[in-house]
Amino acid sequence: MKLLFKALNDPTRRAILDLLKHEDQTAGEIAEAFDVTWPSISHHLEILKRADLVTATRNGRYIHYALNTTVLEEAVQWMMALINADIESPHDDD
Amino acid sequence: MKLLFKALNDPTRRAILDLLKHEDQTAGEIAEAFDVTWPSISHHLEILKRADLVTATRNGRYIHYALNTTVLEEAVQWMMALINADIESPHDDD
DNA sequence: CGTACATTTAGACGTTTAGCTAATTATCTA
DNA sequence: TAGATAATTAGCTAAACGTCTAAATGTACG
Repeated sequence: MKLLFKALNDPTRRAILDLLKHEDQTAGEIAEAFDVTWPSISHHLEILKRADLVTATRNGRYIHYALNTTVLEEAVQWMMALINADIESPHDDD
Repeated sequence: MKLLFKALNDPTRRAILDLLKHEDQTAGEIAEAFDVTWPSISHHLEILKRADLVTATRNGRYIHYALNTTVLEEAVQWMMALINADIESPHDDD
């Protein structure tokens, strides 16, 4: 969870995930979609990779990045536990 | 989403949310549950408050903190969109 | 083999962050 | 109103972060 939330705590990285939602992209395609340098994107991709949010596979000269959502499910479950506990005992107001 | 993910990107703050899952707590109760100083916890609570993850209500000398999950639902939805898009078109592997 | 292309690594720089101690504010009660 | 208690604010420091430029790596192809 530590690496996951760290990875999600950046607008560019969240946008990269959105970009990979429907189609895998090469590092270059991702880099061109943003207004930062390639090395910056490369660094973001490294952080996403460490958090297991994306996978990278080399294909000749290109490296294709793909979304990996398994670790996201864990985060959703943690949040749902907070939400559900709250619904079950909705403060002492009533 | 910016403030939300920022708030979630800290183990102590996530633990505070877990602590508030079933029962509201005063700032003091929260502070005593952790091995950091009161000012540090106060700072964490401020960040959680800004992210709208908790609400604070003064009751005499005490300030009671309660979980607010509405903003969490938004994050869950964003993650579910990523997960579902991935299920619908699960890479080009097949 | 050497050049071009895709991407990453290295190193520097300014900003943000989490933690601390000390001081301050707010509230209750004797 | 003075003192005690609950909690925050202020100011500091060390570490982590995001971004940049420059250099390096890996791969393809004439």
